[in-house]
Amino acid sequence: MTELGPPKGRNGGSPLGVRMDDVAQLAQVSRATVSRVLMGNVSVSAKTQEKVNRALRELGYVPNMMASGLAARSSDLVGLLLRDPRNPAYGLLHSEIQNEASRAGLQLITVVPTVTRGAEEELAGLRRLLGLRVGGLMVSTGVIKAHDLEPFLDSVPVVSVGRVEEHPGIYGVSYDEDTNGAILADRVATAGHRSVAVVVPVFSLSTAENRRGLAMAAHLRARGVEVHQLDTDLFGDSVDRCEDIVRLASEGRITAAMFPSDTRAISFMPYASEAGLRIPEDLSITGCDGILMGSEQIGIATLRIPVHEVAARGTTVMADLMRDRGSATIRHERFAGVFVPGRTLASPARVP
Amino acid sequence: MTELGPPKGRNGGSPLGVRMDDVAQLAQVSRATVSRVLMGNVSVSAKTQEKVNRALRELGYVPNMMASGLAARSSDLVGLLLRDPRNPAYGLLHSEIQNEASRAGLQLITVVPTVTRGAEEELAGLRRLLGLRVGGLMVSTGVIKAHDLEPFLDSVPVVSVGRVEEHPGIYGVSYDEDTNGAILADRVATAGHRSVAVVVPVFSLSTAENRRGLAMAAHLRARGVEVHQLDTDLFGDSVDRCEDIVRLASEGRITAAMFPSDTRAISFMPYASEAGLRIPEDLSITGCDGILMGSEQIGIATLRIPVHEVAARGTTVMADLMRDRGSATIRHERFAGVFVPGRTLASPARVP
DNA sequence: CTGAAAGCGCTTACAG
DNA sequence: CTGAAAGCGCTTACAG
Repeated sequence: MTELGPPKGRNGGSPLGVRMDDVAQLAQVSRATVSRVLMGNVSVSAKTQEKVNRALRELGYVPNMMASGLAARSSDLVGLLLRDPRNPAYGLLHSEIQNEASRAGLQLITVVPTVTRGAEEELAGLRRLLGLRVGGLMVSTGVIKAHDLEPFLDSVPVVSVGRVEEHPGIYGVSYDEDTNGAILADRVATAGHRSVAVVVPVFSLSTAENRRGLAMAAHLRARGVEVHQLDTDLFGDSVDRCEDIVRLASEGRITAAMFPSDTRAISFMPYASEAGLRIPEDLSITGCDGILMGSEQIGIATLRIPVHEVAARGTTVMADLMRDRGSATIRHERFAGVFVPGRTLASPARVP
Repeated sequence: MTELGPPKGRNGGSPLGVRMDDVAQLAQVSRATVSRVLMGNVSVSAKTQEKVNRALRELGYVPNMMASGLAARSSDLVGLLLRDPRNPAYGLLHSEIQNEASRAGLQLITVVPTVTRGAEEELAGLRRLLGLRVGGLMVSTGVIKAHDLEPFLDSVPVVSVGRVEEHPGIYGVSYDEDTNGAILADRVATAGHRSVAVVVPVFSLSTAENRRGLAMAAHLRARGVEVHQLDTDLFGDSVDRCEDIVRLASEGRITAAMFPSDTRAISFMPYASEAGLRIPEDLSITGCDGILMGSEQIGIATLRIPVHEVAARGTTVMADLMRDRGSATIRHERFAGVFVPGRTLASPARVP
């Protein structure tokens, strides 16, 4: 007969040292039974459950996921590959995905690719998650390309969230930057502006900002507005082209400037005031994102990207896919944002 | 004799399906040998290594960390418990820790506590990391208290980074908010301000902002400056007390306002301009953080918190602790930031 | 330098 | 409803 009294884990009672066997002994049942009540879904008599739960609590048992994952050959762990935590848009996305995941009963672990090192190094994060044999992969970084994921597509469901996805094997949930740009452009055109500067970062710098900018320019033109497209390829230098805008405005050649991000728009403001340009009397400006803390106080006219919707939808899809791989035909969904009025956009006082 | 030719994993050649045995067969060595070259540190003949590496590459083998972790009873996985990804300071910290970890050869996985749900739920993230049997734990959230970590302290090294730590069993690397506040206060006093408003959020709202604010006020007073301490306990409402500041300034009762964060300072600016207060002519303002994108363009006088230093030091300590548990006596280190001059701070034009 | 074998802590048919 | 036992994919003494 087994000894009574609380059996100690080999680590002298430290919770991480207690194994399922210890729990089983304390509860006087088999290891299999402990496992069953832990799984929660199988039939165990009420009184046995009670015994086991008491033992579980008493010992502070923390299941070893390495062992359970290995034995079960599956896991409810979802890996999130996150692009750049410094970017507020990704920070918010991260937070929202965590909330949704917890609601959906998924265990989220996040990994960030180290971009500062060699090309090989960039994939280390992916391999870490794959090595953990996560049950699902959410990708929100352009650093990992569809090509890198291809070999694993039939072993693990992948949904890319917040980045444009075109691969037929990867479910995509992202922002509709074309519509976003169009929405903003419509507002500016409707306000009566007939000549507008649009800042457009190169594609390689930021896919999202590039698409937004191009969409703004295109829709402005479609409405008969004259567009001064200001391309920029200066990485990390959000104030590139600010002098050009100041000059155009001072010369009365534009009445509005559209920026592909709030950060850029806000960064421009000191330039304007230094040049004596009043906003919006002399120049209207618009941003894009709507997620910066305090941006409402600044009162910038912008568009709020639907981070919550994208996170929620992406996580739901992930949960469905993990439950049943065939449950969803792969689609590429896009969500448009909502215009946020602000003090910085008004009708032009004079015609250029 | 084993069959020659590329053996397929059971998943029909999908990389995640190939096991170490498959690699061993292809390379015509034992599983133990494959494991040895993977570990990298033991003696394997050059030609054997060559064979194994070829097989590894050919099959696209991704080691199963569940299995290796279980067998090795240890792991070079480091778990990071991150407070709030939406907060730029934590986003930057996350990014820096990742960089340092990769440099130190540590595998970082991050978990975010879900704060939106019940108290039990908050600890889910911790249990996830513990369940994974991480080799080390970096904690940068106040949601998890020292008390929650206590039971695990002798099983896994814990360093708390970016949050004040007082527990004698937990290594702490954080910001020296007292000195930060003092540095800013000295600048303001030195500029000649004799009556200053200081916004102080309650402790429960933000430990860091509370300490900064109190330190500012204390050091101002120590220098004989009159302090209007404006307490605030409005969560998430960074503009609380802005009207009070505008009024005090308009009445000529203060010449400067100190905010415990850049976000708060920036949020105040529209209030000032609406009220016709010029900055810094009518009112100087200072923030704190120095990490907001675009804050340099705004030109706010602030203090840059040493995120990189804290991340680097915290990660180094973690690496040392994982290498040898006794290598470091537990300490609580603090790093002060550096003043960042800006357009918003000048000497007062008139004396109140 | 290399291999056979035990064992890590679980889950899950398979019996009963 | 419950237990004995096989097995998940690795690592690591132990021999040689």
